[in-house]
Amino acid sequence: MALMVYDTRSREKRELRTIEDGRVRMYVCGITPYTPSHLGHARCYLAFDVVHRWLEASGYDVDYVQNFTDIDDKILAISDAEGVDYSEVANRNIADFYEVMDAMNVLRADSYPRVTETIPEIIDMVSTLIDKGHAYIGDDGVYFEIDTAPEKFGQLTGQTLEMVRAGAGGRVGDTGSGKRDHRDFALWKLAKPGEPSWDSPWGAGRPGWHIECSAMSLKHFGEQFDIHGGGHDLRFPHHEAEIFQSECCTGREPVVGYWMHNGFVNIDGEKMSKSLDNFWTVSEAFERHHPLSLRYALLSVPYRNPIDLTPEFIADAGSHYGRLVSAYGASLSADGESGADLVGASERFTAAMDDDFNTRAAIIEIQGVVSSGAGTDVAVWLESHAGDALGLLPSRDEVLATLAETISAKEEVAAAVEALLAERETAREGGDWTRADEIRDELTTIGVVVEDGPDGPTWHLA
RNA sequence: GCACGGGUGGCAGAGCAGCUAUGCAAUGGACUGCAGAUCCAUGGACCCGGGUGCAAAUCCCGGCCCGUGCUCCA
Repeated sequence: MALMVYDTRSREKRELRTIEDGRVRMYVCGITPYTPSHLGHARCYLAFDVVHRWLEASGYDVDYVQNFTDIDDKILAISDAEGVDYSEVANRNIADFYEVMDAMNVLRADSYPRVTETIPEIIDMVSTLIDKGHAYIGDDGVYFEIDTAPEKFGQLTGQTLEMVRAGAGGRVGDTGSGKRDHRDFALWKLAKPGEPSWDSPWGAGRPGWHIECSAMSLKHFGEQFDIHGGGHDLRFPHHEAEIFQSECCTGREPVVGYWMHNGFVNIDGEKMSKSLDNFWTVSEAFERHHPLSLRYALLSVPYRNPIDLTPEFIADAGSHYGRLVSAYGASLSADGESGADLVGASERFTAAMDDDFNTRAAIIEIQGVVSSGAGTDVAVWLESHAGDALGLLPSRDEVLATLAETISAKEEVAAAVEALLAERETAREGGDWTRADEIRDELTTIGVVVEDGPDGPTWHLA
């Protein structure tokens, strides 16, 4: 079956056909590093990590580019407040980004270009747009003139020029004093006194928000590429602005084959936001949840749907994750095969992922295999599906090490536990349930779980 | 207000005209002194109101609700 990808522009799932056979050029809008990464970022980059992994599993050579917007108003606001250079703010939040994404098994993209390293290409592109009559120089910067390509408007959101004129009318005054029309957007912003700036033909300044992505994708991929991803909120104006810039600059369309947008994260049914005080950074979330258990939760819903992270939802994902890892551990130490129907599971897993990366359905197949029993075949299956494709497994070495630790921890207390259990068995044989339960409670408090089976009691560490 | 997406059992999520998934949870049973684990089984849904069909969760119309966007938020 073919790999189907939902494209925001055509509003349908379409079979993936790339510009070059066997190769996918994928660009995903990266973060503006003015704060540590939050759960919304995690969801986005996890979603595209799965896209990345599955495309590779499907035999594509993926060229994955993700930018950092390392100069921006909000970064400047923070650097001003702290009295440090903007690059310090950007760098520490980029370091945080790498740290938390690595912990969640997010594979690195092939390239992480920064705005501040792409200035010459941006200036070239703005110059071309001016030369071609699509941009003009205003009092405070260079602007793209929407009216020079009105037919490109609304490709991702269905809005018309008139609608935006009506809707945003009240807010025009706030921004861009040099604009001829409020729908025009900045390509180059002239620096205010004291702001970091780069020289340009139009004066010292810095790039507008949208132009970087057009310049970077052109630089890395050329005039057209296959997949452009980002958060749902970026469709307008950011991604529509990119269509204007790229296509008007090169004259080639469409610049992007498939536009992919991930849904948002809610906390307890409400939008996650700083003002609602339910805002979680990823590293805060790590204090309560294992990074991969969080990954499990965030992949439990298909990427386009909104996801509501209630405590129950996260706890559920946590217990599934625990089961997955112990099933993997048990399978690594198993001697024989489980005899489970792994062929059927593989087929359904592939069908799920081929259907616009439906991780929910794919995870259900994993859960099925997890509960089918341990076996060497299961270990291999889990490694390729839960591990390689979805990134949900810790490394084999890590799992084996944990297993070894557990065994040695068990050995340390084994003698004491066995003695208590023997005493408990005596009590049970004599019908002294009070004493038997007392011993079991004692063991529970020291972290030992006792389970009575048909062949007598077994125990393990909690 | 306008645009786009969505409203399916307790939760997540397929299906997108007939065969009424699936996973977790729940319930019942087996096993247990009890608990747990395990096994077997079961019930339960299609936002509301109209319409078109032999047949609608699925198509059409009208509501309602939720999310996102409408100038720099993934």
